[in-house]
Amino acid sequence: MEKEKNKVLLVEDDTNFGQVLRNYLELHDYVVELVRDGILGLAAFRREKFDVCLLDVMMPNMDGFTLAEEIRNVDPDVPLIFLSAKSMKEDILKGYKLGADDYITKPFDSDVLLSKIRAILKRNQELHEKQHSQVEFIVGSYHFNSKLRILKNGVTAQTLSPKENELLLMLCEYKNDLLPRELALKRIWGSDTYFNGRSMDVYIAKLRKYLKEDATVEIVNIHGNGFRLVVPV
Amino acid sequence: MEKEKNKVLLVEDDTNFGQVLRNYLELHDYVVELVRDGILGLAAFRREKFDVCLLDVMMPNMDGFTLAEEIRNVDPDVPLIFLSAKSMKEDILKGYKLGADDYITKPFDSDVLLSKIRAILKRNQELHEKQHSQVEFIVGSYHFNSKLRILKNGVTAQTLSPKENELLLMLCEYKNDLLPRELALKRIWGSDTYFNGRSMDVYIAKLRKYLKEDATVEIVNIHGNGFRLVVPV
DNA sequence: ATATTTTGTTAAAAAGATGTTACAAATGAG
DNA sequence: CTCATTTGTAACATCTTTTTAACAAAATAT
Repeated sequence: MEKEKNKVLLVEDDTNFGQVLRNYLELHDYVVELVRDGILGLAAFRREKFDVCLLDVMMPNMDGFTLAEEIRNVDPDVPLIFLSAKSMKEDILKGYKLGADDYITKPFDSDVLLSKIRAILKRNQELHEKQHSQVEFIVGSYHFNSKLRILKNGVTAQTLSPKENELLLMLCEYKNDLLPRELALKRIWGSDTYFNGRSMDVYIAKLRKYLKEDATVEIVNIHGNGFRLVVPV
Repeated sequence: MEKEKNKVLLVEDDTNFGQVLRNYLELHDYVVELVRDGILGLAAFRREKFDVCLLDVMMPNMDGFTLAEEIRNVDPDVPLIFLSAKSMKEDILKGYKLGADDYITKPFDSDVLLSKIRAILKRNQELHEKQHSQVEFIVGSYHFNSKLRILKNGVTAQTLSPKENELLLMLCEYKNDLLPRELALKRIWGSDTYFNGRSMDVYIAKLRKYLKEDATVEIVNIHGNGFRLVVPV
Protein backbone atom coordinates (compact mmCIF):
# COMPACT_ATOMS: atom_id res chain seq x y z
CA MET A 1 0.00 0.00 0.00
CA GLU A 2 1.30 3.35 -1.14
CA LYS A 3 0.84 6.46 0.93
CA GLU A 4 -1.07 9.02 -1.05
CA LYS A 5 0.70 12.21 -1.87
CA ASN A 6 -0.53 15.31 -0.14
CA LYS A 7 -2.28 17.85 -2.28
CA VAL A 8 -1.44 21.52 -2.02
CA LEU A 9 -3.45 24.38 -3.42
CA LEU A 10 -1.08 27.20 -4.26
CA VAL A 11 -2.69 30.54 -5.09
CA GLU A 12 -0.05 33.00 -6.25
CA ASP A 13 -0.24 35.71 -8.88
CA ASP A 14 3.51 36.07 -9.37
CA THR A 15 3.92 33.42 -12.06
CA ASN A 16 7.66 33.08 -11.69
CA PHE A 17 7.63 32.69 -7.98
CA GLY A 18 4.64 30.38 -8.20
CA GLN A 19 6.33 28.03 -10.65
CA VAL A 20 9.48 27.89 -8.60
CA LEU A 21 7.60 27.14 -5.45
CA ARG A 22 5.52 24.51 -7.21
CA ASN A 23 8.60 22.75 -8.52
CA TYR A 24 10.16 22.85 -5.13
CA LEU A 25 7.11 21.34 -3.47
CA GLU A 26 6.68 18.71 -6.17
CA LEU A 27 10.30 17.74 -5.63
CA HIS A 28 9.34 17.05 -2.05
CA ASP A 29 6.53 14.77 -3.06
CA TYR A 30 3.53 17.03 -2.98
CA VAL A 31 0.94 17.28 -5.69
CA VAL A 32 0.55 20.98 -6.38
CA GLU A 33 -2.22 22.88 -8.10
CA LEU A 34 -1.07 26.36 -8.95
CA VAL A 35 -3.61 29.02 -9.84
CA ARG A 36 -3.01 32.70 -10.38
CA ASP A 37 -5.86 34.40 -8.54
CA GLY A 38 -8.49 34.05 -5.88
CA ILE A 39 -11.35 33.30 -8.24
CA LEU A 40 -9.56 30.35 -9.78
CA GLY A 41 -8.40 29.34 -6.33
CA LEU A 42 -11.93 29.13 -5.02
CA ALA A 43 -13.08 27.24 -8.09
CA ALA A 44 -10.27 24.73 -7.66
CA PHE A 45 -11.09 24.35 -3.99
CA ARG A 46 -14.72 23.66 -4.67
CA ARG A 47 -13.77 21.00 -7.18
CA GLU A 48 -10.93 19.21 -5.42
CA LYS A 49 -9.90 18.16 -1.99
CA PHE A 50 -6.69 19.72 -0.71
CA ASP A 51 -4.67 18.94 2.37
CA VAL A 52 -3.34 22.44 2.72
CA CYS A 53 -3.76 25.81 0.98
CA LEU A 54 -1.02 28.36 0.45
CA LEU A 55 -2.51 31.76 -0.25
CA ASP A 56 -0.78 34.84 -1.44
CA VAL A 57 -2.32 37.87 0.22
CA MET A 58 -2.09 40.44 -2.52
CA MET A 59 -3.70 39.23 -5.71
CA PRO A 60 -5.94 40.53 -8.45
CA ASN A 61 -9.63 39.52 -8.57
CA MET A 62 -9.83 38.29 -5.02
CA ASP A 63 -7.29 38.91 -2.31
CA GLY A 64 -6.02 36.15 -0.09
CA PHE A 65 -8.05 37.17 2.93
CA THR A 66 -11.30 37.14 1.03
CA LEU A 67 -10.38 33.84 -0.53
CA ALA A 68 -9.64 32.47 2.92
CA GLU A 69 -13.13 33.36 4.08
CA GLU A 70 -14.65 31.70 1.06
CA ILE A 71 -12.59 28.58 1.60
CA ARG A 72 -13.51 28.48 5.27
CA ASN A 73 -17.08 28.65 4.13
CA VAL A 74 -16.67 25.48 2.14
CA ASP A 75 -14.46 23.67 4.63
CA PRO A 76 -13.98 25.03 8.13
CA ASP A 77 -11.07 22.73 8.86
CA VAL A 78 -8.62 22.81 5.97
CA PRO A 79 -5.23 24.25 6.96
CA LEU A 80 -4.44 27.68 5.52
CA ILE A 81 -1.05 29.32 5.23
CA PHE A 82 -0.73 32.91 4.06
CA LEU A 83 2.24 33.95 1.97
CA SER A 84 2.82 37.66 1.97
CA ALA A 85 5.25 40.42 1.38
CA LYS A 86 3.41 42.37 4.00
CA SER A 87 4.86 42.05 7.40
CA MET A 88 2.66 44.60 9.03
CA LYS A 89 1.35 43.43 12.29
CA GLU A 90 -2.30 44.13 11.58
CA ASP A 91 -2.21 42.04 8.43
CA ILE A 92 -0.70 39.13 10.21
CA LEU A 93 -3.29 39.45 12.93
CA LYS A 94 -6.05 39.59 10.35
CA GLY A 95 -4.70 36.42 8.83
CA TYR A 96 -4.76 34.53 12.09
CA LYS A 97 -8.20 35.85 12.84
CA LEU A 98 -9.40 34.20 9.66
CA GLY A 99 -8.19 30.93 11.03
CA ALA A 100 -4.83 30.84 9.33
CA ASP A 101 -2.61 28.07 10.57
CA ASP A 102 0.47 30.05 9.71
CA TYR A 103 1.59 33.29 8.15
CA ILE A 104 4.85 33.51 6.27
CA THR A 105 6.34 36.76 5.01
CA LYS A 106 8.25 36.87 1.76
CA PRO A 107 11.08 36.44 1.13
CA PHE A 108 11.21 33.24 3.14
CA ASP A 109 13.37 30.21 3.33
CA SER A 110 11.76 27.38 1.39
CA ASP A 111 12.86 24.82 3.96
CA VAL A 112 11.05 26.75 6.60
CA LEU A 113 7.88 26.66 4.54
CA LEU A 114 8.32 22.95 3.99
CA SER A 115 8.69 22.15 7.63
CA LYS A 116 5.72 24.30 8.49
CA ILE A 117 3.63 22.43 5.93
CA ARG A 118 4.82 19.12 7.30
CA ALA A 119 4.04 20.08 10.86
CA ILE A 120 0.55 21.25 9.97
CA LEU A 121 -0.22 18.21 7.90
CA LYS A 122 0.91 15.91 10.65
CA ARG A 123 -1.21 17.65 13.23
CA ASN A 124 -4.20 17.63 10.92
CA GLN A 125 -3.85 13.99 10.03
CA GLU A 126 -3.73 13.02 13.68
CA LEU A 127 -6.88 15.01 14.23
CA HIS A 128 -8.50 13.33 11.30
CA GLU A 129 -7.63 9.89 12.54
CA LYS A 130 -9.21 10.64 15.88
CA GLN A 131 -12.41 11.75 14.23
CA HIS A 132 -12.49 8.50 12.35
CA SER A 133 -12.36 6.64 15.60
CA GLN A 134 -15.31 4.37 15.10
CA VAL A 135 -14.19 1.27 13.27
CA GLU A 136 -16.85 -1.31 14.06
CA PHE A 137 -20.40 -1.18 12.88
CA ILE A 138 -23.43 -3.43 13.08
CA VAL A 139 -25.29 -3.37 9.80
CA GLY A 140 -28.34 -5.60 10.11
CA SER A 141 -26.97 -9.11 10.45
CA TYR A 142 -23.58 -7.97 9.21
CA HIS A 143 -20.59 -6.95 11.21
CA PHE A 144 -18.31 -4.42 9.57
CA ASN A 145 -14.79 -3.66 10.74
CA SER A 146 -13.48 -0.71 8.78
CA LYS A 147 -9.96 -1.00 10.12
CA LEU A 148 -9.53 -4.62 9.02
CA ARG A 149 -11.75 -3.99 6.01
CA ILE A 150 -13.84 -7.03 6.77
CA LEU A 151 -17.56 -7.40 6.27
CA LYS A 152 -18.83 -10.49 8.08
CA ASN A 153 -22.20 -12.21 8.07
CA GLY A 154 -22.11 -15.19 10.39
CA VAL A 155 -19.37 -17.40 9.04
CA THR A 156 -18.93 -15.83 5.61
CA ALA A 157 -16.50 -12.95 5.50
CA GLN A 158 -15.81 -10.56 2.67
CA THR A 159 -12.65 -8.48 2.61
CA LEU A 160 -13.19 -5.06 1.13
CA SER A 161 -10.95 -3.04 -1.14
CA PRO A 162 -9.88 0.38 0.18
CA LYS A 163 -12.47 2.26 -1.83
CA GLU A 164 -15.26 -0.18 -0.99
CA ASN A 165 -14.25 0.18 2.63
CA GLU A 166 -14.24 3.96 2.70
CA LEU A 167 -17.58 4.17 0.97
CA LEU A 168 -19.23 1.71 3.31
CA LEU A 169 -17.65 3.56 6.22
CA MET A 170 -19.16 6.85 5.13
CA LEU A 171 -22.52 5.19 4.59
CA CYS A 172 -22.32 3.82 8.12
CA GLU A 173 -21.39 7.20 9.54
CA TYR A 174 -24.52 8.57 7.90
CA LYS A 175 -26.56 5.46 8.67
CA ASN A 176 -30.26 5.92 7.86
CA ASP A 177 -29.54 9.45 6.75
CA LEU A 178 -28.61 11.03 3.44
CA LEU A 179 -24.98 10.73 2.41
CA PRO A 180 -24.63 13.48 -0.21
CA ARG A 181 -22.83 12.49 -3.40
CA GLU A 182 -20.48 15.47 -3.45
CA LEU A 183 -19.38 14.80 0.08
CA ALA A 184 -18.42 11.20 -0.57
CA LEU A 185 -16.79 12.11 -3.86
CA LYS A 186 -14.68 14.85 -2.37
CA ARG A 187 -13.63 12.81 0.64
CA ILE A 188 -13.00 9.46 -1.04
CA TRP A 189 -12.14 10.32 -4.62
CA GLY A 190 -10.67 13.75 -3.97
CA SER A 191 -12.91 15.58 -6.38
CA ASP A 192 -16.45 15.67 -7.66
CA THR A 193 -16.20 14.94 -11.37
CA TYR A 194 -18.35 13.01 -13.81
CA PHE A 195 -16.12 9.95 -13.97
CA ASN A 196 -15.56 9.79 -10.25
CA GLY A 197 -19.31 9.88 -9.91
CA ARG A 198 -19.67 6.93 -12.26
CA SER A 199 -16.94 5.13 -10.37
CA MET A 200 -18.82 5.68 -7.15
CA ASP A 201 -21.95 4.20 -8.73
CA VAL A 202 -19.94 1.10 -9.60
CA TYR A 203 -18.85 0.80 -5.98
CA ILE A 204 -22.38 1.22 -4.75
CA ALA A 205 -23.34 -1.73 -6.95
CA LYS A 206 -20.52 -3.79 -5.40
CA LEU A 207 -21.56 -2.97 -1.87
CA ARG A 208 -25.17 -3.85 -2.65
CA LYS A 209 -24.00 -7.23 -3.83
CA TYR A 210 -22.10 -7.82 -0.60
CA LEU A 211 -25.06 -6.72 1.50
CA LYS A 212 -27.80 -8.63 -0.27
CA GLU A 213 -27.88 -11.53 2.23
CA ASP A 214 -29.86 -9.42 4.68
CA ALA A 215 -33.00 -8.13 3.03
CA THR A 216 -33.56 -5.56 5.78
CA VAL A 217 -30.38 -3.78 4.74
CA GLU A 218 -30.35 -1.68 1.62
CA ILE A 219 -28.55 1.18 -0.03
CA VAL A 220 -31.22 3.48 -1.37
CA ASN A 221 -30.57 6.13 -3.96
CA ILE A 222 -32.02 9.58 -3.43
CA HIS A 223 -32.08 10.76 -7.00
CA GLY A 224 -29.83 13.71 -7.59
CA ASN A 225 -28.76 13.93 -3.97
CA GLY A 226 -26.95 10.85 -2.81
CA PHE A 227 -27.40 7.52 -1.07
CA ARG A 228 -28.85 6.29 2.16
CA LEU A 229 -27.89 3.12 4.02
CA VAL A 230 -31.16 1.86 5.44
CA VAL A 231 -30.84 -0.49 8.39
CA PRO A 232 -33.44 -1.58 10.93
CA VAL A 233 -33.33 0.54 14.06
CA MET B 1 -25.61 17.35 -10.99
CA GLU B 2 -25.05 20.97 -11.73
CA LYS B 3 -24.52 23.65 -9.12
CA GLU B 4 -26.84 26.50 -9.89
CA LYS B 5 -25.31 29.78 -10.91
CA ASN B 6 -26.25 32.93 -9.09
CA LYS B 7 -28.55 35.29 -10.96
CA VAL B 8 -27.90 39.00 -11.13
CA LEU B 9 -30.35 41.67 -12.22
CA LEU B 10 -28.42 44.55 -13.74
CA VAL B 11 -30.37 47.74 -14.40
CA GLU B 12 -28.22 50.24 -16.28
CA ASP B 13 -29.14 52.74 -18.97
CA ASP B 14 -25.64 53.20 -20.35
CA THR B 15 -25.73 50.36 -22.86
CA ASN B 16 -21.99 50.19 -23.36
CA PHE B 17 -21.13 50.10 -19.73
CA GLY B 18 -23.93 47.67 -19.09
CA GLN B 19 -22.71 45.20 -21.70
CA VAL B 20 -19.17 45.34 -20.43
CA LEU B 21 -20.24 44.76 -16.88
CA ARG B 22 -22.51 41.94 -17.94
CA ASN B 23 -19.70 40.19 -19.80
CA TYR B 24 -17.42 40.64 -16.86
CA LEU B 25 -19.92 39.12 -14.46
CA GLU B 26 -20.77 36.27 -16.82
CA LEU B 27 -17.10 35.52 -17.05
CA HIS B 28 -17.18 35.04 -13.31
CA ASP B 29 -19.99 32.57 -13.50
CA TYR B 30 -23.03 34.67 -12.88
CA VAL B 31 -26.18 34.60 -14.96
CA VAL B 32 -26.94 38.23 -15.76
CA GLU B 33 -30.13 39.88 -16.96
CA LEU B 34 -29.43 43.35 -18.25
CA VAL B 35 -32.27 45.84 -18.70
CA ARG B 36 -32.05 49.50 -19.58
CA ASP B 37 -34.50 51.21 -17.26
CA GLY B 38 -36.45 50.95 -14.05
CA ILE B 39 -39.74 49.88 -15.62
CA LEU B 40 -38.14 46.92 -17.35
CA GLY B 41 -36.14 46.23 -14.22
CA LEU B 42 -39.26 45.94 -12.11
CA ALA B 43 -40.94 43.75 -14.72
CA ALA B 44 -37.94 41.42 -14.80
CA PHE B 45 -37.88 41.29 -11.02
CA ARG B 46 -41.52 40.32 -10.82
CA ARG B 47 -40.98 37.50 -13.30
CA GLU B 48 -37.69 36.01 -12.18
CA LYS B 49 -35.85 35.20 -9.02
CA PHE B 50 -32.59 37.07 -8.56
CA ASP B 51 -29.90 36.60 -5.97
CA VAL B 52 -28.74 40.21 -6.14
CA CYS B 53 -29.74 43.43 -7.96
CA LEU B 54 -27.35 46.07 -9.25
CA LEU B 55 -29.18 49.34 -9.81
CA ASP B 56 -27.92 52.40 -11.56
CA VAL B 57 -29.22 55.48 -9.77
CA MET B 58 -29.75 57.87 -12.67
CA MET B 59 -31.98 56.34 -15.30
CA PRO B 60 -34.84 57.34 -17.56
CA ASN B 61 -38.41 56.20 -16.79
CA MET B 62 -37.74 55.22 -13.21
CA ASP B 63 -34.69 56.14 -11.21
CA GLY B 64 -32.78 53.62 -9.13
CA PHE B 65 -34.14 54.80 -5.80
CA THR B 66 -37.74 54.47 -6.90
CA LEU B 67 -37.00 51.08 -8.41
CA ALA B 68 -35.42 50.01 -5.16
CA GLU B 69 -38.60 50.87 -3.28
CA GLU B 70 -40.70 48.90 -5.76
CA ILE B 71 -38.38 45.93 -5.52
CA ARG B 72 -38.43 46.06 -1.73
CA ASN B 73 -42.17 46.02 -2.04
CA VAL B 74 -42.04 42.70 -3.85
CA ASP B 75 -39.20 41.16 -1.84
CA PRO B 76 -38.02 42.82 1.35
CA ASP B 77 -34.91 40.67 1.55
CA VAL B 78 -33.19 40.64 -1.82
CA PRO B 79 -29.75 42.29 -1.71
CA LEU B 80 -29.49 45.64 -3.52
CA ILE B 81 -26.37 47.41 -4.67
CA PHE B 82 -26.51 50.92 -6.11
CA LEU B 83 -24.13 51.93 -8.85
CA SER B 84 -23.76 55.67 -9.23
CA ALA B 85 -21.63 58.48 -10.51
CA LYS B 86 -22.95 60.54 -7.65
CA SER B 87 -20.76 60.54 -4.64
CA MET B 88 -22.74 63.09 -2.70
CA LYS B 89 -23.20 62.10 0.86
CA GLU B 90 -26.96 62.61 0.93
CA ASP B 91 -27.42 60.31 -2.05
CA ILE B 92 -25.39 57.59 -0.48
CA LEU B 93 -27.33 57.98 2.73
CA LYS B 94 -30.59 57.82 0.80
CA GLY B 95 -29.42 54.61 -0.77
CA TYR B 96 -28.67 52.97 2.53
CA LYS B 97 -31.93 54.23 3.95
CA LEU B 98 -33.73 52.31 1.21
CA GLY B 99 -32.06 49.19 2.49
CA ALA B 100 -29.18 49.07 0.07
CA ASP B 101 -26.61 46.50 0.97
CA ASP B 102 -23.91 48.55 -0.67
CA TYR B 103 -23.36 51.75 -2.63
CA ILE B 104 -20.61 51.96 -5.22
CA THR B 105 -19.59 55.17 -6.98
CA LYS B 106 -18.47 55.07 -10.59
CA PRO B 107 -15.83 54.70 -11.79
CA PHE B 108 -15.16 51.68 -9.64
CA ASP B 109 -12.83 48.76 -9.67
CA SER B 110 -14.64 45.71 -11.00
CA ASP B 111 -12.81 43.48 -8.55
CA VAL B 112 -14.21 45.50 -5.72
CA LEU B 113 -17.72 45.08 -7.06
CA LEU B 114 -17.17 41.37 -7.46
CA SER B 115 -15.97 40.86 -3.94
CA LYS B 116 -18.84 42.94 -2.59
CA ILE B 117 -21.29 40.79 -4.51
CA ARG B 118 -19.67 37.68 -3.19
CA ALA B 119 -19.71 38.86 0.38
CA ILE B 120 -23.38 39.78 0.15
CA LEU B 121 -24.37 36.52 -1.48
CA LYS B 122 -22.55 34.54 1.14
CA ARG B 123 -24.25 36.30 3.99
CA ASN B 124 -27.61 35.90 2.32
CA GLN B 125 -27.14 32.24 1.62
CA GLU B 126 -26.26 31.54 5.22
CA LEU B 127 -29.41 33.32 6.24
CA HIS B 128 -31.38 31.28 3.78
CA GLU B 129 -29.99 28.00 5.03
CA LYS B 130 -31.02 28.84 8.55
CA GLN B 131 -34.56 29.57 7.45
CA HIS B 132 -34.74 26.19 5.76
CA SER B 133 -33.84 24.43 8.95
CA GLN B 134 -37.10 22.59 9.45
CA VAL B 135 -37.07 19.26 7.66
CA GLU B 136 -39.87 17.29 9.34
CA PHE B 137 -43.56 18.06 9.14
CA ILE B 138 -46.75 16.44 10.32
CA VAL B 139 -49.45 16.71 7.68
CA GLY B 140 -52.61 15.13 9.00
CA SER B 141 -51.84 11.45 9.29
CA TYR B 142 -48.77 11.87 7.10
CA HIS B 143 -45.21 12.39 8.14
CA PHE B 144 -43.05 14.37 5.72
CA ASN B 145 -39.26 14.42 5.81
CA SER B 146 -37.99 16.98 3.30
CA LYS B 147 -34.34 15.99 3.65
CA LEU B 148 -34.91 12.34 2.79
CA ARG B 149 -37.78 13.30 0.48
CA ILE B 150 -40.11 10.79 2.05
CA LEU B 151 -43.83 11.16 2.63
CA LYS B 152 -45.05 8.47 4.98
CA ASN B 153 -48.51 7.41 6.06
CA GLY B 154 -48.25 4.59 8.53
CA VAL B 155 -46.40 1.86 6.71
CA THR B 156 -46.72 3.14 3.16
CA ALA B 157 -43.96 5.48 2.12
CA GLN B 158 -43.78 7.59 -1.00
CA THR B 159 -40.45 8.97 -2.15
CA LEU B 160 -40.73 12.41 -3.68
CA SER B 161 -38.91 13.89 -6.63
CA PRO B 162 -36.93 17.09 -5.97
CA LYS B 163 -39.64 19.33 -7.39
CA GLU B 164 -42.44 17.49 -5.61
CA ASN B 165 -40.41 17.80 -2.45
CA GLU B 166 -39.75 21.51 -2.76
CA LEU B 167 -43.35 22.26 -3.55
CA LEU B 168 -44.68 20.27 -0.63
CA LEU B 169 -42.06 21.91 1.56
CA MET B 170 -43.27 25.37 0.59
CA LEU B 171 -46.89 24.35 1.12
CA CYS B 172 -45.95 23.15 4.58
CA GLU B 173 -44.12 26.36 5.37
CA TYR B 174 -47.32 28.21 4.45
CA LYS B 175 -49.54 25.55 6.04
CA ASN B 176 -53.19 26.63 6.19
CA ASP B 177 -52.23 29.86 4.53
CA LEU B 178 -51.99 31.05 0.95
CA LEU B 179 -48.89 30.06 -0.94
CA PRO B 180 -48.82 32.58 -3.80
CA ARG B 181 -48.15 31.12 -7.24
CA GLU B 182 -45.46 33.60 -8.19
CA LEU B 183 -43.58 32.93 -5.01
CA ALA B 184 -43.43 29.19 -5.54
CA LEU B 185 -42.64 29.62 -9.20
CA LYS B 186 -39.82 32.03 -8.56
CA ARG B 187 -38.32 30.02 -5.75
CA ILE B 188 -38.67 26.53 -7.19
CA TRP B 189 -38.67 27.10 -10.95
CA GLY B 190 -36.60 30.29 -11.00
CA SER B 191 -39.11 32.30 -12.95
CA ASP B 192 -42.82 32.87 -13.32
CA THR B 193 -43.63 31.91 -16.89
CA TYR B 194 -46.60 30.25 -18.52
CA PHE B 195 -45.00 26.83 -18.92
CA ASN B 196 -43.52 26.80 -15.45
CA GLY B 197 -46.98 27.59 -14.18
CA ARG B 198 -48.43 24.63 -16.04
CA SER B 199 -45.63 22.47 -14.73
CA MET B 200 -46.49 23.53 -11.21
CA ASP B 201 -50.14 22.60 -11.77
CA VAL B 202 -48.97 19.15 -12.81
CA TYR B 203 -47.04 18.84 -9.57
CA ILE B 204 -50.00 19.98 -7.52
CA ALA B 205 -52.00 17.16 -9.07
CA LYS B 206 -49.27 14.69 -8.14
CA LEU B 207 -49.15 15.87 -4.55
CA ARG B 208 -52.92 15.65 -4.27
CA LYS B 209 -52.71 12.04 -5.37
CA TYR B 210 -50.11 11.27 -2.73
CA LEU B 211 -52.14 13.00 -0.02
CA LYS B 212 -55.56 11.54 -0.81
CA GLU B 213 -55.39 8.84 1.91
CA ASP B 214 -56.23 11.39 4.57
CA ALA B 215 -59.46 13.18 3.66
CA THR B 216 -58.81 15.93 6.18
CA VAL B 217 -55.77 17.02 4.17
CA GLU B 218 -56.26 18.92 0.95
CA ILE B 219 -54.56 21.31 -1.40
CA VAL B 220 -57.06 24.00 -2.25
CA ASN B 221 -56.71 26.33 -5.18
CA ILE B 222 -57.31 30.01 -4.62
CA HIS B 223 -58.18 31.09 -8.10
CA GLY B 224 -55.69 33.48 -9.58
CA ASN B 225 -53.66 33.61 -6.40
CA GLY B 226 -52.15 30.29 -5.47
CA PHE B 227 -52.68 27.24 -3.31
CA ARG B 228 -53.35 26.46 0.29
CA LEU B 229 -52.47 23.28 2.12
CA VAL B 230 -55.38 22.69 4.47
CA VAL B 231 -54.68 20.49 7.47
CA PRO B 232 -56.61 20.00 10.71
CA VAL B 233 -55.23 22.15 13.49
C1' DA C 1 -75.14 33.48 -21.64
C1' DT C 2 -70.93 33.25 -23.85
C1' DA C 3 -66.14 34.11 -24.21
C1' DT C 4 -61.85 34.12 -21.89
C1' DT C 5 -58.80 32.81 -18.51
C1' DT C 6 -57.27 29.69 -15.13
C1' DT C 7 -56.83 25.18 -13.31
C1' DG C 8 -57.26 19.76 -13.34
C1' DT C 9 -55.64 15.76 -15.35
C1' DT C 10 -53.38 12.44 -18.16
C1' DA C 11 -50.09 10.93 -21.34
C1' DA C 12 -46.07 11.06 -23.98
C1' DA C 13 -41.60 13.04 -25.14
C1' DA C 14 -37.16 14.72 -23.69
C1' DA C 15 -33.60 15.08 -20.58
C1' DG C 16 -30.87 13.33 -16.93
C1' DA C 17 -29.18 10.13 -13.36
C1' DT C 18 -28.23 5.55 -11.92
C1' DG C 19 -27.56 0.23 -12.38
C1' DT C 20 -24.75 -3.10 -14.19
C1' DT C 21 -21.36 -5.71 -16.61
C1' DA C 22 -17.13 -6.14 -18.90
C1' DC C 23 -12.69 -4.95 -19.77
C1' DA C 24 -8.51 -1.91 -19.78
C1' DA C 25 -5.20 0.43 -16.99
C1' DA C 26 -2.81 1.12 -12.91
C1' DT C 27 -0.90 -0.44 -8.73
C1' DG C 28 1.39 -3.24 -5.45
C1' DA C 29 3.24 -7.92 -3.87
C1' DG C 30 6.21 -11.57 -4.48
C1' DC D 1 9.20 -9.24 -14.31
C1' DT D 2 4.76 -11.58 -13.43
C1' DC D 3 0.64 -12.19 -11.06
C1' DA D 4 -3.21 -10.68 -8.44
C1' DT D 5 -5.82 -7.02 -6.92
C1' DT D 6 -7.79 -2.73 -7.31
C1' DT D 7 -9.53 1.08 -9.75
C1' DG D 8 -11.17 3.67 -13.76
C1' DT D 9 -13.68 3.88 -18.10
C1' DA D 10 -16.90 2.52 -21.62
C1' DA D 11 -21.04 0.84 -23.09
C1' DC D 12 -25.60 -0.18 -22.72
C1' DA D 13 -29.90 -0.83 -20.05
C1' DT D 14 -33.10 1.06 -16.99
C1' DC D 15 -35.27 4.15 -14.13
C1' DT D 16 -36.54 9.06 -12.63
C1' DT D 17 -37.60 13.43 -13.25
C1' DT D 18 -39.22 17.21 -15.75
C1' DT D 19 -41.40 19.46 -19.45
C1' DT D 20 -44.72 19.96 -22.98
C1' DA D 21 -49.02 18.99 -25.27
C1' DA D 22 -53.72 18.10 -25.35
C1' DC D 23 -58.17 18.21 -23.74
C1' DA D 24 -61.64 18.80 -19.91
C1' DA D 25 -63.59 21.36 -16.28
C1' DA D 26 -64.11 25.32 -13.43
C1' DA D 27 -64.07 30.16 -12.50
C1' DT D 28 -64.35 34.78 -13.96
C1' DA D 29 -65.18 38.54 -17.02
C1' DT D 30 -67.82 40.67 -20.76
